[in-house]
Amino acid sequence: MKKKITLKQIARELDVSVSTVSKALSNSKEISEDTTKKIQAFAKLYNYKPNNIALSLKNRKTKTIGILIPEIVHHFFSTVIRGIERVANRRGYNVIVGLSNESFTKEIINMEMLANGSIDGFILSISKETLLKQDYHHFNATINQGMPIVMFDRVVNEVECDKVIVDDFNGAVKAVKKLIENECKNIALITTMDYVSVGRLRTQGYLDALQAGGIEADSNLILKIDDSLDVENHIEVLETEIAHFFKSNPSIDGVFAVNELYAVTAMKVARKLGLSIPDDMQVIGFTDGVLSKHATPSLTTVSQHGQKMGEQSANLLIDRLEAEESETEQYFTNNEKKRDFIKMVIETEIIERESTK
Amino acid sequence: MKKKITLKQIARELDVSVSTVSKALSNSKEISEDTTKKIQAFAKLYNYKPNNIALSLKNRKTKTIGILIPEIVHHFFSTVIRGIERVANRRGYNVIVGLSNESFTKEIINMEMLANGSIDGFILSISKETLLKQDYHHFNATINQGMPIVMFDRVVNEVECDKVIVDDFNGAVKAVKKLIENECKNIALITTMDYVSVGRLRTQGYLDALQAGGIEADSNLILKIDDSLDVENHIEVLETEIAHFFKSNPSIDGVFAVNELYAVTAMKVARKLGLSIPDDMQVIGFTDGVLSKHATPSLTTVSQHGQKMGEQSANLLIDRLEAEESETEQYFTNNEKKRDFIKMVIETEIIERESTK
DNA sequence: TGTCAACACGAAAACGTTTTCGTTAAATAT
DNA sequence: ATATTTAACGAAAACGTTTTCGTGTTGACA
Repeated sequence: MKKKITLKQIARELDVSVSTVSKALSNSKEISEDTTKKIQAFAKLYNYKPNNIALSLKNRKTKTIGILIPEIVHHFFSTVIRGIERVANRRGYNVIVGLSNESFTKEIINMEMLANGSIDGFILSISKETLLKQDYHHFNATINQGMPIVMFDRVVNEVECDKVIVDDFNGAVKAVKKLIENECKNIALITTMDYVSVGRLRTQGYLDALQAGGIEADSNLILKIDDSLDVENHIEVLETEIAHFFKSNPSIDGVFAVNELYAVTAMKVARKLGLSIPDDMQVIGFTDGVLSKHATPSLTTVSQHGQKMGEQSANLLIDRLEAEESETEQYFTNNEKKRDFIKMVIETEIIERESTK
Repeated sequence: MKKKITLKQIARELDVSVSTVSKALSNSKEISEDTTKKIQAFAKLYNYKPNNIALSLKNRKTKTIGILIPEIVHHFFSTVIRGIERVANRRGYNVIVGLSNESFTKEIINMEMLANGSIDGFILSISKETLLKQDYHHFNATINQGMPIVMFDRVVNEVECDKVIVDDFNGAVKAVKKLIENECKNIALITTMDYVSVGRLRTQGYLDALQAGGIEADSNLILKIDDSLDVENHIEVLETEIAHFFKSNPSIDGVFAVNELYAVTAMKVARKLGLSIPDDMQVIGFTDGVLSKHATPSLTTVSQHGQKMGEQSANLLIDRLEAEESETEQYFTNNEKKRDFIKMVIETEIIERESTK
């Protein structure tokens, strides 16, 4: 078992000093051509690679970014990670992920675990419990310690940082408009509780689109699902709620759901009730994931562009990190151009499939 | 902006030495009660937390495990990550993830990037390209450098390390047996190319189960999909292949597919061809993911227990890491009990849903 | 009063780098 | 021949910890 070799060992073997080895490997012209060749050959032979941890300590940066998300078994979030990893990798960074599991406490623990030097900055999406509590002190605390944060999707005004969001409001508007154009007269909304900001925005879009279309909103046509308990394991509850909803409102001929699970479940329930999709009822969901693509009928959705969100987030974060860097270098200049915080909005579009006419 | 405080700063402020601060914070009885109180109070006030990187360098271990998988937007893999993160977190470890994107080169680059001190060990699943090339030198190289690896799902005999796999063979046997019991006479197999070991094992299970059931295997009833190009974006190709397959073999009344996407697509195609599921054709897939659960009709599957695989993998790795640790401590004893490599097999079970009778 | 243990703390090394600042010897300039 | 530059290298500090090994002061004891 050949343990990884260090500068010190190379130095000892070749009977030179550590500094000489280091310089030779970086092709410093302080070192003679002969010794440089010799050292480089030896290093190559033993497959020397500088130790990342030592570099991190010396440079006071880890070239690692921390991702903190509520859940990973989730098409949208994993898509975002893919996007982050893509640009991180391209720009020489690693990613370390923490899962909050929608829990306030786990979110804090994870942040503290990572904020102690392990990473250079965060990309995160807020957990439901945190949104419910409206307690954002941990975010502000880490920002105050000089660690930049980029928030995506579930963001909040109370924290000042770069943000990447999807245009939830307009996405919803587009979806509902489409249903109106397709001559739906009684358009229902299936949404979550209000505290998740994206749900609120999508609801607002629904209402505005109705008004713009000259349709009066009917609160009976809005179904709010309590997703505090994870829905994945309570499909039956979801199904019965929707079934009851449809039965009490037989006039419904169009449904806009704020996520694809609700939409697909709605289709399933509708068909059990003998309704044909899209003939008797048209359905549009938010978030374009696997379910939408492979459901029968396949689901018309508002695309959420998770990967793009991830890429943008990573670019924002790394840009800021590297700006900081050159900023401290030019500390003597009065070049105090702290970049303002950016709120990047990703446009949505409707992907038409079989669940609409 | 309050940057994180260090031992040195505390020492300077309180006019003691760094060593005193360190000892006081770890409640060493070398330090008087008075100064201990004072230092701890100060540390708490400034929210001192030891720097992880410095600790890593000193202890020569990072308390971080590296995950290297082919793809993250994938229900099975993300489930595994969730499992790993769960026990890693519980046992005081972080996880850093790299994606190979099914590419040999990216797999190597990622490994080298992480193997230089960033992590204590790997949990990984081999990329398709690597399996195709059958070039495993990078795995053996990192193992030789003293970095333990745990492989899951896509494993290979050529590398000596701990492994966690699902009982692919028996899973397939169970599925096909079930179809036979349900009186299917012409059972088709939809599988991948042979080089992915799991596909091969599942195929073998299919063949064995047929034989055990007294049914002669018919090579016409086996459809091999070339998944070298990612299927997600070539659904149409997949659909037409399956449609052609079904049309040329109208006798098929049962289908076993080696993943859920193939299974769900098969159902979709069958229905387009006017077949009713499960009456005219029964379908069972491998891997219990979102699609299986939410398809209509919902799909009977062989569960793959991704989360459990992740948990077991993490436990195996951490056990080995901590065994190594105590081993080097007791270096003077002749206690050379290197644990043998373990191959852990997770049992599968059939989850019955609507696609079978 | 002199010896020794206990107490409370500091100095320094170590982890693996990079970089600044010597230092020595040879080469060049005066 | 002397002064000065240059080439080639080493020593040491620094990043933030922990830990081993002093070291000085106090008090007890003979």
